[in-house]
Amino acid sequence: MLSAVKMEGHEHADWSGSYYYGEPECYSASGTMTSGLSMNAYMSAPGMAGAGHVNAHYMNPVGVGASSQSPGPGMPGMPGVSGLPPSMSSISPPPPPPPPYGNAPVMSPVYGQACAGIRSRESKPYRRSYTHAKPPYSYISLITMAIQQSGSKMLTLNEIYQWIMDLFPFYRQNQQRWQNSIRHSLSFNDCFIKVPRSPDRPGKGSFWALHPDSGNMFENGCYLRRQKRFKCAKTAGGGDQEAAGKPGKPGKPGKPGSEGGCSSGSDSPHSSPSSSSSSSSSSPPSSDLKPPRGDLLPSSSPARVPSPFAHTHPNLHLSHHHAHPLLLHEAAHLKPDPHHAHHYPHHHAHYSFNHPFSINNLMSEPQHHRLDPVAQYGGYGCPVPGALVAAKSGLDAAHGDSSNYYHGVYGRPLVNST
DNA sequence: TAGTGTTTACGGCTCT
DNA sequence: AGAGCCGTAAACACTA
Repeated sequence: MLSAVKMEGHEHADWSGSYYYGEPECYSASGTMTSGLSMNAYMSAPGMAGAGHVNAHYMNPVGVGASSQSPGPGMPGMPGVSGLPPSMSSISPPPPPPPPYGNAPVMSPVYGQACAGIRSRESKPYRRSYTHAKPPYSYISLITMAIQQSGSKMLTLNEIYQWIMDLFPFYRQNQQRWQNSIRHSLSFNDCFIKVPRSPDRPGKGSFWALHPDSGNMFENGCYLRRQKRFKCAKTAGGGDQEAAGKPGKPGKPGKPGSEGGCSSGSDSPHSSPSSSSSSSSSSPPSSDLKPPRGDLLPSSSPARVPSPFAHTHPNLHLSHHHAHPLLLHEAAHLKPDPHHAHHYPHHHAHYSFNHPFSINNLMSEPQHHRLDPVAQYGGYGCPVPGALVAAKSGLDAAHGDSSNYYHGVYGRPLVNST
């Protein structure tokens, strides 16, 4: 995962590395400027400062901020990138068209320019935008978040791409590169299951959902790195099916592993041993409509944020037409962390933890927040003094070694209120 | 043809 | 040191 951060350097070839490379990215997980105390508190909590995680300052509501300091369109090295997707721009009054995915993110973690102050330690006169710095989330995390926040709890590949790009300007660059990685992640990781399209919704590609048993991947709600790689528990042969593959997943013919090991393999239609593409033709139940995802989501949704598009978003239809059987069991299969579930009974079992890098912080911000100028602007720079302080110290420690960035976050499990 | 999906391979990094 | 996770590249197959 570290790579998530370190890899940034790879982008050099494509765009001026001066933008972020070698510089501490400034992300703030604080999704809440107004109420997002969770983050603020977190950031200022003892132990946080030294943690170094701070590199991560996901600043807030994005949508909002971009306007104040955002380089705006034409950002050097970011041709064509306005910094914020229309849907994320709080400034634009008219309700943006609903994104392709389910619930539109109410807020974006896009680290707006924030943290300019942090750089002060280097006495750099200019203000650099971190808007396009690479998010600290792994692709698996991003995919998980995207799927989780969708109303139907399943998205097509393209919708996942869009979600990521909408939230993270960084990913508007070198799309071929990261999208390949996304596809790889989807195929390679057992935690993602492919749900064939139903005949009534023809299109390219299948839907991707989270394996019902993958709930523990990101314990504590920290999306930086999985605590443990999810593997299909049930293996035909029993045993742990090594992380090496996706036994349970429909793979290429002849591919070992299609022995149907994972639970999803046996009880899920989409896991039929058909090739990825052929699966569409054999998708049995996908056509069977399952109860609206709402049945499970509301209570299980990490963000549980009423989506402004809830009534109109096209994807919502999917919830009626594509809910995968597996998903129907999701609630039952959730593996809530006993501790967290206990402390956060109101949150989704999977992501109950209000970790700074939790999807909760990214997606649960009430929409009004991003519309609130005060909140918006407050979030731009280094909104939270405490956070900044923590960030600074963290940066100092981490500077030169982005790996430190993660330490406090996942390397050393934050014990946060648990 | 472009998009999607699967695999394999490799290297970097962290943790044990 | 080894295991495991992750990111990236690339080849290949299939489908809309």
